Amino acid sequence: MAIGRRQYPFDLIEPKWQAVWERQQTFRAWNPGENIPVGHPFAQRHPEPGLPPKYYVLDMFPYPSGAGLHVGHPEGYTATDILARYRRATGFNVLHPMGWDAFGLPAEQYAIKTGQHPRQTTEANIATFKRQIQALGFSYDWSREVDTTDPEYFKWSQWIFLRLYQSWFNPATNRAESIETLVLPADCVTEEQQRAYRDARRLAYVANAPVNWCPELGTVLSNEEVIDGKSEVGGFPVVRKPMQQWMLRITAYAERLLNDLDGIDWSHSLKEMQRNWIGRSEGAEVEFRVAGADLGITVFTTRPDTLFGATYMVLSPEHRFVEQLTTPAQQAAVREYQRHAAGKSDLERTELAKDKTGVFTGASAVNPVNGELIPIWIADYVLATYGTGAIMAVPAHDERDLEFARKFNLPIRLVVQAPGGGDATGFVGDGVSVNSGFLDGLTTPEAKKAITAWLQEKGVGRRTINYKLRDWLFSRQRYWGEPFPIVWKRDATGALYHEALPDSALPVLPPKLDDYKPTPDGQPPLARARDWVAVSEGVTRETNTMPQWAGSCWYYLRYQDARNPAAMVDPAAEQYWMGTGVAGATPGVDLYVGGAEHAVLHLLYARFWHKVLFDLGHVSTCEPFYKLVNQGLILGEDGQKMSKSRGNVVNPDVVLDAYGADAFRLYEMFMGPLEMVKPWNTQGVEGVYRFLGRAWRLFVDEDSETAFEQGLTTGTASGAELLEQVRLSAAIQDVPGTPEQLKTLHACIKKVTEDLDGMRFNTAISALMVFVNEAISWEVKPRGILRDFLTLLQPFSPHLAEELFSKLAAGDPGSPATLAYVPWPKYDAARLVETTVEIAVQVNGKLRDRLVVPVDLPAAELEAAALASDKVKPFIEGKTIKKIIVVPKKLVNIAVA
RNA sequence: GCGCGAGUGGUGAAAUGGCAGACACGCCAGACUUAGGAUCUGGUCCCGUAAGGGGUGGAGGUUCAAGUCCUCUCUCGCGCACCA
Repeated sequence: MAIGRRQYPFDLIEPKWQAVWERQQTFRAWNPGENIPVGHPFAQRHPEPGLPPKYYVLDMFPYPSGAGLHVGHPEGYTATDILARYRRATGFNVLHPMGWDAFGLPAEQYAIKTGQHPRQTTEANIATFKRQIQALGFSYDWSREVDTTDPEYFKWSQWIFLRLYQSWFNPATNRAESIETLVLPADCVTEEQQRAYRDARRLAYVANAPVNWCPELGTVLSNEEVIDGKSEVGGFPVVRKPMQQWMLRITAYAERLLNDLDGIDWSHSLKEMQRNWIGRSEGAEVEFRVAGADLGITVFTTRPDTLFGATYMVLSPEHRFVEQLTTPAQQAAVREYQRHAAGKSDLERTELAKDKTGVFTGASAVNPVNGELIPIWIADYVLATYGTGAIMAVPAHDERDLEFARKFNLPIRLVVQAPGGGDATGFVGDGVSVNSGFLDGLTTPEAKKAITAWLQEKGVGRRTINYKLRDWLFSRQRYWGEPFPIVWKRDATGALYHEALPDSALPVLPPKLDDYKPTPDGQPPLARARDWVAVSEGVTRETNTMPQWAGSCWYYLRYQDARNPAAMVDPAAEQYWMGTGVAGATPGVDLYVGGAEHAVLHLLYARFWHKVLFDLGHVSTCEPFYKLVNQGLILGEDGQKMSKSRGNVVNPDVVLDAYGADAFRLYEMFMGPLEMVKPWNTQGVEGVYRFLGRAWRLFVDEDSETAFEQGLTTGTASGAELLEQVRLSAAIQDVPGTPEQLKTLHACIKKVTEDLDGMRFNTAISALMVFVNEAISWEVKPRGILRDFLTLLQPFSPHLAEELFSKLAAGDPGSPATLAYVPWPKYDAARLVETTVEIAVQVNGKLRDRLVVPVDLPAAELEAAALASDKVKPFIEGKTIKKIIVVPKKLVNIAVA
């Protein structure tokens, strides 16, 4: 070891207590109706019938990668573990689980390379992760461990998919309902028509739409998984390609996903990210007739008040009417432009964003408000996937339109006057309408209302709300994911249609394969398993699999009843842990901690599934995660993001070897506020490690420790045996604390308690340090005070706290076998009262003296004492005193002229 | 470009509008020691021998009093990004 003498024998203490906790099942969480063994420390703490209030504290479960744990993982885990332990001590029934988000690309890519089944890779990686996580002494209830790749788990992922498939969103009730409640229109008579009508409305549906195809990964990706035109995983190019895919109708929930943010305790920035992603915008749809054709083009605009300023119209190159309305003379140019736009990846489109391109179609549209003919163009600055894929261009009051109009010499007509006057070209704010007929003189909000009413009356437009949020592309061309519980059949006309498998067919297991690559003709790997695909004559299985998000969308529900073979979660367990029907209980998960990288993807998807399950009566709250906190990234020692290529990755195993789990946990929390980005510093670990050493020395007898050290080197007895022989310091005595000692203790209790409630772990730890710094110099150390200190230390550094607690309790048969359920001490305000207090004396806000006075000194006397101070006098002599401010117990400020 | 955060010692950071820098790291000095990269004691924002002065990215403002509140501005980080 390169760090000199060990501060205390953490290498013996930590495995010892981890073994005790495992043997004792110390951290089992209990469900309603469960039998709690009388000997269990929970039963001893809570002898009364019924369960105490719940506290559900959740970590974002990890993807068990081959690289093992990273120091970033335990940051959030330590924070939640501290709170879990704190809540147990304050009397809650704590649910604190862990599991594995184990489907995913790396195991599959490894399988493609080596032929090793992803199951094997996954199991090995889980074993590594579990070993590393357990070495940190987290108080997880491992009996509830989940693994998304376990058939007993993904059975229920598939089951939830079937609920989505069997439901539609009823706009009248604003919620999901069984597809059976969907009223078929009278003209839907044949079986095929009825099926088509239903299939077009299910929450899980098949669409033939342009998707993000990643040739390198051999799969499609959701919009969320594409960053700057490249795959989020691997950074490979992504192109748009029309394909038949499963979609989930998350857009139906846009409004609720947005509104329900108001009722949950998430950070402002996180809510903003979700709001931006949902992207609600209010505006109007306006229909423009195409001149000389029986065709209407609907545009979406947030500025209907500028309709008089529309001087041309733009369709996205993919718009379905482009073909029909293009004049023969323009056909070649339009086709060429479409071909060019289609060949561009999203990346190229954004890269070329600076320079607008487009082509005239030759056709014109009629502006409904004034009958004016305006040219119709196509341009790729208009997105096919947003709004209606078509816009009315108002170059005078839209930057993009202005740029385009200037490039192609299109007219610019001012219709809004800027409040400050001057040239309003390019002015996009609110002003007053001009050159706009009946809108003239109206302010922008008034004009919007007036024109919308006019459009509605004429039947050529209406008020609408548009969302950026797209439906969720839910299928992947992968092996290592949940197969869909769906088969394909042919109807009387020979057309393919899909059908759900019954719940009894679940789980649908993936087939065995020798080769995990997609088929040569581009089919998903599952298509290689011919026997698996062919269910019976004319019935074939769906060969896509679900995305990795599926398993993580609901795992927090499974933890509540992880081994239930008959249901996703038992309703009584679900209601208990989600706090339903209990006054004062938090609705949903009490605290969810994880990285900000999941701010939109996972959290939006999980909220969506939860709402569907809520509508269908399977869960009892409308939101899953009541309070959510993002832990900040831990950077390398060089202040850069940790990465293999930079060589600045800190391996937790190495830190644990050198300093132990308690020091590691403590350091991760001592670095700074949880949410903040902060660099790792190994010397900082030594600081907290030394603190733990001081805490150890506060308790143990020096001579017996020296004997222990010598025993270890001679090696005649085992380390565990020798550890038992370390005695408590003789200074620890059964005496009441002095007022001074009690003040030190109660100040520490107060600070640690308040800081834990506010999740200020770093300052809580500093309070513990202050206590030890004080107590180490006490000649007599009252046992009761040290015992209370250990209950405060326990959440942070549980192994050392348990070891010292067991020594403190040795010979006391009534003492609990673990600190985990020992009640959290309450501070006594009476112990904190001071008899004297130091008062700052300021002159004009500048500190001139400090006076020690009795706390209850009346303000007038305090004022007199301040004025009498020798240090103050020179600053007030010969000056007029304007005012004297006296803040009791704090300061006196003398304002002089 | 838009949205959201954050700027405090050599470093990580503390501070209900009330004594800026708690608690640590590092550094300096000392004690103990065969030894110290262990431990203990003291010191450590800057200028100044001191008295004193200056100081929380910058400029204003409110206040008896501002790191904290308000206005403008700069820098960095994160997110979104032709979203009509």
